[in-house]
Amino acid sequence: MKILETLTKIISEILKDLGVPNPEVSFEHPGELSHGDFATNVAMRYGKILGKNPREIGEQIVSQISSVQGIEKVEVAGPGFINFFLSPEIFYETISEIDSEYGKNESRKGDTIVVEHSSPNLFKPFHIGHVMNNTVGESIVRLAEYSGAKVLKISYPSDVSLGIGKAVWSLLQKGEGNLSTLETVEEKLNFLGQCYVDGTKAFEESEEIQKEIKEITRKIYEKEEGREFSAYLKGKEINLEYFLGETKRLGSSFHEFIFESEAGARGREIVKENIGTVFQESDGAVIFDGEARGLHTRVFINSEGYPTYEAKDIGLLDIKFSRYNPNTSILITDNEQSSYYKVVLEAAGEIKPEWKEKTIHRTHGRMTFKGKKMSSRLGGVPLASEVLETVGEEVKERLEDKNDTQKIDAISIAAIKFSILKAMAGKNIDFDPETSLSFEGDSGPYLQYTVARCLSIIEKGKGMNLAPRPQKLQDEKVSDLEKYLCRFPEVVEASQKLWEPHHVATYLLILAREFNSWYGNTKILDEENLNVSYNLWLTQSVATTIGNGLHLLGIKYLERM
RNA sequence: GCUUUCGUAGUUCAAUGGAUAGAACAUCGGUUUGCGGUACCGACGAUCCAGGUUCGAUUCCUGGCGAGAGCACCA
Repeated sequence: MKILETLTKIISEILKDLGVPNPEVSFEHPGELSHGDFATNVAMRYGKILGKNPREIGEQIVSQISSVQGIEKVEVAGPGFINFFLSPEIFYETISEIDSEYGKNESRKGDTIVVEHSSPNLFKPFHIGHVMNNTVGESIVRLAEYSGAKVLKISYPSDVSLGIGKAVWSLLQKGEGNLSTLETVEEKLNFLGQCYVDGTKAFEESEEIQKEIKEITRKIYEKEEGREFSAYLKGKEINLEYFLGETKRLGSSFHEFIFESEAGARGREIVKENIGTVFQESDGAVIFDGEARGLHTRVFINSEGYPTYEAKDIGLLDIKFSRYNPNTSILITDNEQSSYYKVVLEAAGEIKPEWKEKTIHRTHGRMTFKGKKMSSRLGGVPLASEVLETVGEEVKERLEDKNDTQKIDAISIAAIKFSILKAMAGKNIDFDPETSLSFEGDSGPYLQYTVARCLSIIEKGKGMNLAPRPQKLQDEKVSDLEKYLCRFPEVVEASQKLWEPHHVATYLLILAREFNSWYGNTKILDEENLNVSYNLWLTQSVATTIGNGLHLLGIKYLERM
């Protein structure tokens, strides 16, 4: 808000006059609205330096500031806080300007931000861990888009590995021709999934097969033409189609894939070029001596000459930076990889400082399930589709129209995504599809419900010939709802700065609660009320704000529930 | 063992170093024949322990205790 700049300037001057050389003035929202709209702690902060009682300093500042335009009241409170109460016009002005763009800013205008997330392991199913990753990643993408930056969405599929060699081996045993007899992507995928399982089993069984699989893996690495490579390509294509389908269902799309095979080749070259400076040889492998730098040592090229994940990540960095020249490159992974990335980024920084400086690594935790046991086709981690199905069953029970699969999906996804995003990223999530924890109270469906309620009221108003208008005709105290409504842009900015979506989630809950509470003791569609049109405007603004906030979380709102 | 993340009501989560630590779920009690009760109002209930820094600590530092994760050719 502009007024804060004015206040900062004035208070800095006053403090300088009092004898503080370089005063830092900051504002915060008091925990309670009754304490004012903003507060500053400078009086307490500089009380000791000046050898004065904080309240005394506060009074001095207050006496010089009470005439500033836009400030209705200033007072010293508690141990020495200076509380500012803004004039109603400031709030009304903000509210009157709320439209579908509300919350967007231009803090990163002109910048390019690359976000890499949802990187799949081809030939392996899309499981709940990918949902976690996708949820956090997509939200960060949207926060970035709200900052005015050019955002490039990248996924980095793992398309070469021993595991894939195993699957291809089994595919060849069964006959790759079988694939074309299957019709849907799902059937094909199930078939490939079975290949993966069988191949893994076979690998354990005989040394002969191990040899064959390693040979196939080598051919895939080297892109050696032949039956193996073309069977692999077929499988890769099906898996990518599957991946795009799963992520689309969750609300994501991508600009480009960067494949691990591509990054691996590039990474190997770069690592080799830097042997002796950044990397060193040890036991036939090429390593980065992390221990010398307080981290841990990792292998970048193994003794067989293949790039490990580490080298591939170096190659990936090179591709990202040379191709897109981003100001910021964000990547999202499981938090198990945080110390791994520290090592990789340390090494990367020694090769090219900007690779480290411009990269931001955000992590997510794991999801565990309470109550209902999640079934899993492959044992272990449940698949995304299985989780959605289980949650969908719960949603169905609460819905009148049990055949609206799109709606069921939207609500299920809202329940899951919100559970992930309301907590700080990096934490493990305990998701419980059975209790109301995921549907009532602090939940995605609660927010969807609130929007639907708002839209329903507006619709009904139309029928009564009442339209939303931003002018308030009758003077009333500025309500808590109105005040919170005005905070959305600053919440978005804080989330963008930290790349932490949960601030948006927390805020939306407060706003929805304020609205529902206001709804509880205000009859909105009351023709007798002079402010009826304004109240409708407020209702519409709440719907818009929550709708935009949900968008930032990658969640769809619904017209009706 | 070393490194790292974390420890807040019975449970799941909040709290740029600030005022009386906020919500939700669960439990208990309510909601004026009113625009969507998946809602609203109320009650009960918490900072792991010990020091330190600070005007002020859930937050920062040190040391314990406890949980998860990572530590050489897997991805």
